[in-house]
Amino acid sequence: MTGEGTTSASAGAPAERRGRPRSPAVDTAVVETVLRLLEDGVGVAELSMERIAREAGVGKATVYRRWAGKEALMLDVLRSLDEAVPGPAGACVRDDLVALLEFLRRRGLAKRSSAVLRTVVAQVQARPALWAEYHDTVVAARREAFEAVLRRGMASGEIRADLDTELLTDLFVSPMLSRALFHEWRELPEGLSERIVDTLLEGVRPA
Amino acid sequence: MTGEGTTSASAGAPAERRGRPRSPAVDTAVVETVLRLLEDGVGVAELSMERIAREAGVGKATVYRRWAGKEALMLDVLRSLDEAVPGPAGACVRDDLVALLEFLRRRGLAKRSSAVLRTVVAQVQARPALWAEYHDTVVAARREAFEAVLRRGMASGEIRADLDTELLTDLFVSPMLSRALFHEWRELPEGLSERIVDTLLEGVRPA
Amino acid sequence: MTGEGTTSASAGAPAERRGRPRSPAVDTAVVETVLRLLEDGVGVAELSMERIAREAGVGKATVYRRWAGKEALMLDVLRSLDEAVPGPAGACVRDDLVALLEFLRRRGLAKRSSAVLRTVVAQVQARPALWAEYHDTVVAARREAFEAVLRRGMASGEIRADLDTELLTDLFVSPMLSRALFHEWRELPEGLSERIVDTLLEGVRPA
Amino acid sequence: MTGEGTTSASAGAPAERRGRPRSPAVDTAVVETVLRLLEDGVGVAELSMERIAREAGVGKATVYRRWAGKEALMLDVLRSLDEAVPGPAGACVRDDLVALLEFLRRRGLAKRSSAVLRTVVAQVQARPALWAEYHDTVVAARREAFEAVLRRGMASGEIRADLDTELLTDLFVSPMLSRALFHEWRELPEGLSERIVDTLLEGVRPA
DNA sequence: AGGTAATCGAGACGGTACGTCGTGTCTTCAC
DNA sequence: GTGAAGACACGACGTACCGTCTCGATTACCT
Repeated sequence: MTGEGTTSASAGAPAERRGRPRSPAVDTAVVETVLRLLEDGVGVAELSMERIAREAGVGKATVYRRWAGKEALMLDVLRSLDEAVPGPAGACVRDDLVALLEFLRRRGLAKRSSAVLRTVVAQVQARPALWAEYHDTVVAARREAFEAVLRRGMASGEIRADLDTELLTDLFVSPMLSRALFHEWRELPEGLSERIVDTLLEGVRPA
Repeated sequence: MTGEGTTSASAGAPAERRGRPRSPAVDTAVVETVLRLLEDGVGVAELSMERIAREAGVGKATVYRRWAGKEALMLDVLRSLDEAVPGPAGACVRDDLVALLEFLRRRGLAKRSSAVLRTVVAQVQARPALWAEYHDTVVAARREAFEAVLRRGMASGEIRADLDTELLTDLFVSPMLSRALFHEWRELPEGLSERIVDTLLEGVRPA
Repeated sequence: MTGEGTTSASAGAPAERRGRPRSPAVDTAVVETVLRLLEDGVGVAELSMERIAREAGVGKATVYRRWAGKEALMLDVLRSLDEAVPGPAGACVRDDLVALLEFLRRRGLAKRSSAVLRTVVAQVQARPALWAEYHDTVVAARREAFEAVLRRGMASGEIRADLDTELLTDLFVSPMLSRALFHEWRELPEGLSERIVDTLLEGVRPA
Repeated sequence: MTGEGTTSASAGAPAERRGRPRSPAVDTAVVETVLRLLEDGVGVAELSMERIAREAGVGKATVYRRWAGKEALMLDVLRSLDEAVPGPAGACVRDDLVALLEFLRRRGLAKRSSAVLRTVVAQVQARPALWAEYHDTVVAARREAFEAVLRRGMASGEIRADLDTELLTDLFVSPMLSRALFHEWRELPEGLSERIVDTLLEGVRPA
């Protein structure tokens, strides 16, 4: 968990707060409750604000004081699951790419994450700001990690230099992503990362 | 468009119909109304069964007589947008693959389609039967078209024969799919199909 | 049972009927079904036209072809329970009055009858024609029987001649009637008729 | 008017109130709306909870939070029309009885009251608890007033002491009651109270 | 015998209301 | 001012019933 951030601006101004300060326990309790419910197999559709507040033992108004709605809350839940991507530690670019995909498979697209992610996807065109928020804080970092590895590979001659790193990132990431979105109920299999990376590196046309 | 299909079993038995038959005009009116509303920018979230029935000039019970819920209806809407994929017409396998991706870009992932598709994605784990239904009737046909072309390429020596066609299909399709899901608000650019196919064919490693 | 009468005008004109004639079995089946349901303790509120038709094994439209609505049907049900009041058979006017009240207690206000009667009462101001119909065909005959006895008593000197027979009828009948309407769930007790008649005859003021 | 009472237990315990208290304005608004609609000639049958809530500018759930259903609401409406019966003020028992009947004629059975009363009658066997509630809070008080006068008359020798006050009350009240129920559309005529009382006092048999 | 026509059971149809639930706001008291 | 609690107006949910309307099948009269 990395803190809420969405509403509590934590900006430079002291903001002159008065009265009783907000209990950080509430933030924790709410997010944890959502995760627990998801873990228990409660679909995101059955997750009403009403129920979340009730099960968290928290007033509904208190929830709305922190998050603008269910989607904003879900975003913070998703962010609370975020972890720093591993730095480049492999001997070669191929190993770094595999490591990044493995991280995605094991952490970023685990059962809980993709359940929440699906809700966020469903809101893409209805609430663009929401998706932008998620993209800037979570997705961008992961993509940047990919692109850094790819640029390094281009410099070292391990990757063709005439290709767009953005498109390449899509080629590497999206097969795993769409599998997670469309049939996550079965775990992503081991070895998938290696097969994707190697196939992309070698190409599909016979040598 | 292949008709509704969900309820009309199209089985062999004459089914001994009694009472007033269901009006096909209702099926049409409802699906058309949903499409019109989506076209008008009404988000899928604002699409209540109540409103659909009201705007279609149809009783709510009549809608529920045909579809078990909003998701089932959306599925049929999605199916109504389905078109037969183009047969292999290109000179080479590369051209056929590009044609299939182009079809996906222009038809299968147009604004309307991907709006509904996002709803289906959001329901994947909540109602697996729904997704299975959609997969079997729409997705499977498209994937089969891809795999047929790939098998043909393997036979003719244009595609490496040591690869899994299922994984290959994912590699070709998912970059476009995830772009449509995550930022459909900007149209998928021209030339994307060719870039994906060619990059995959050649491989990312320098020759 | 005295026949439906409400809709089948049975007027003088031959009315030139063509096509399949209405099955008298339907009238019977419907009315009997209502009575059976009432007998089974089904409240009049739960008696929907839908359910009546279903349980009678009859099409809904067929029911509506005969009766304009639930109230009209109930009226016919009530009429089917009607019986001819006993003629004056007693030795004196007092005995005739008791006999009439006893008839009312045992027949006219039995459990079934008063259940239906309550429905009709509830419709008094909403559908005055309905009540008028019931009054003219059933109530009037009973009141006339009372008034005839009273007039005979006035002639013979057994009843004060300076009173209005209409008011007198109310005085005799309404105590039993309102008991039946307001707490029919307990049977009207034996001996009630005699107590009412004798108290009214003697008067409440000490002799 | 004695307040709602159905839900407000008025018990001894302070009941530890939490959360926002119920707005008394809602109770008022709803009951007033029902009365207004009845006044406007809207039949009790057309009075749906939906419509009542809509016209009262109140949420449907708010109505159901206070009353279990239409019947319970109607009961409170009926109770809101209740007034304290006049105390014994006449010179003699005969005058007190006339006064009580006059009160019933002018207040208790006015147009509005008997419209609602008919609904209650229709619900008697379906919901006995409802009737019991109404009987205990409204009817009992009125009957008790009658019986008190009658007992006083018995003590003073103005009324025969060998009669059951309960039956006597029925004899006095029910003629007016059943007239109100069966043909309220015409107002109960002036002088009716006196005629009923005097006839009952003198008796029907010639002196 | 064949035609015409109103009937039958069945059930779809557009509506309206039911009673419940969720949304986001508000109002109370306690801290 | 924040906390839990819960009332509030609003609107959607999925079901039931209303009274009307097709369906194919039946059942009489009238050629």
